[in-house]
Amino acid sequence: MSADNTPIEDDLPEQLRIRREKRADLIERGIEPYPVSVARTKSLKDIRAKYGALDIDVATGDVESLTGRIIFKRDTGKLCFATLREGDGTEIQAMFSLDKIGQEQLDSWKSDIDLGDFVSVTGEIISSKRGELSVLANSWSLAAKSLRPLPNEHKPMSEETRVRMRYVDLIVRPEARTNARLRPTVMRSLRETFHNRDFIEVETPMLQVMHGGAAARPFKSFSNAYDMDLFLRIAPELFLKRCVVGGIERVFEINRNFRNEGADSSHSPEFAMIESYQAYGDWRSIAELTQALIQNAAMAISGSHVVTHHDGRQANLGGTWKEISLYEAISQGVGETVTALTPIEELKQHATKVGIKIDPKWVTGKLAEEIFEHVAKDQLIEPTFVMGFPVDTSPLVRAHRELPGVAEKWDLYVDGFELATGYSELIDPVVQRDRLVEQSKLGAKGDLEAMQVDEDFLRAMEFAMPPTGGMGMGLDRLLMALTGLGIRETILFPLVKPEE
RNA sequence: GGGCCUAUAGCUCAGUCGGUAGAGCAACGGACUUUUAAUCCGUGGGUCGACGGUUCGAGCCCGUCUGGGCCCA
Repeated sequence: MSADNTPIEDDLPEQLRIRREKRADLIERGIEPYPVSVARTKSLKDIRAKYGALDIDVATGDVESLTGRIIFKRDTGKLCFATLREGDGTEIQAMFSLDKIGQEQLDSWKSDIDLGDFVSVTGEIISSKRGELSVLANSWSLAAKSLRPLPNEHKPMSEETRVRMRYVDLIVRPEARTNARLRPTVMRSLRETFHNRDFIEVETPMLQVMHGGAAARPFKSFSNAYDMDLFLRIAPELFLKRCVVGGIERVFEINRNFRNEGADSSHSPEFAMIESYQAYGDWRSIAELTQALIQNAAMAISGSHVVTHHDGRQANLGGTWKEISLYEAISQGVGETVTALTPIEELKQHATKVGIKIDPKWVTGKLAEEIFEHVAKDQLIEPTFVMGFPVDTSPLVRAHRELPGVAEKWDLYVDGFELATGYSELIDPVVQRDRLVEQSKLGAKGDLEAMQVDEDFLRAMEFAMPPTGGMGMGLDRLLMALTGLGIRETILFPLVKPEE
């Protein structure tokens, strides 16, 4: 379609207009600025691997066709240099001399080709007099014309530009290229760890008739075909439990959840989550699994259990991680014994004493969790399982086998934030129904995060689910904990508001 | 939700006391057969986020809005 030459708008910024004029001029001269294919015999990586150790000023006699984006261009009189870069950042120098390519091709190289263009260069693989591995062109051709100038390579782009134009960020910033490859490395490691333990990966619905499995506000949508409201899922939990009922005894899913809540440096409206359920396991077996998943992932990206946190601090995630009891930590923090049976009025006094602003909507357990977070934060830097959460904020968790009012639930803290949570799952369908009915009453009273009574889920539970341990972990947060990056760096294309 | 900072050339940023806008890279023209952010000579490029106000005069002061960042809740 590029043969049809549309007029160029005259109100464009100078550099954009000039490049559009170059494109039009190429077409007029019968040169295709976007050819269907160009010569390419090897990747730049192949060339680097094969000839990386050449001495200075060596001619190999080998002719190859190489492609890349022009990232530097140094035009001199009769010998020109350019640096080609391919996707992973590998670079090779290309050289264009008058005696090899002739006056016409040299002039065209200087005037038609810009920084950012893709080209194919065919020539001998040599090392220059300065020792730079190069392709000395016998011929070259344009592979794709860039109509926009690249940003200054030597000044970092502003954070906003990096996020809005990640494609440019990936071209110019090595860390962006590295970061983009961290996530798939971690994903592969997680899947390997699961696979080695005979866990089966499933995909459960993202569009749901009824959302559930977590305390969060959903995104609402509408199906024209079914003429009904649908919700983007907030968690896969209730479907993964249906899998366990059906006999997929070790199951996991790595996929996106959507929560219609605030966005900040550790929350994104859409985020990736790992959930896993293990029949005949419990909160302790699933804690061991979680520790293995994270330690193997650390090994996969940094080759050891030592990782760098957001403030540059190094931390060793190896070994067996610390456990603390939620209520013991609260008791130490407030200087008095607090249990799950401590009356709410007493908790309110403690909360006020330590300086917490109390939300009147908080239930007893929520108040205890708030006090915990307030008094125990500094104990949570090294990986720590916080054991035994209040039962009234854990409607999908079974009661602790000994402690009244406590659920067999832990939260894993790494680098001061909540990274994962794990349960001994509630499997008694009658108790589960009571809990969900209780939740729906909170919902009726205006709690927008309360769960609903999911009759199909309860029917599944009534067919009996074996004793099960389950866990959930935020993938973005895992990457943050393993790399020290902000959430907008771990997500390739985070949501940004439109520019105009 | 509250507070603070911020928006100027393609990119990154200066812009003093309110007096018609500056740099580096990039671009354009020229020189250069071993450059590495090449160098040298020359040139062009701006709705100063938007709207309103104060003023003889606003990039700068005031207000509102929009985008972005940081801190707090």
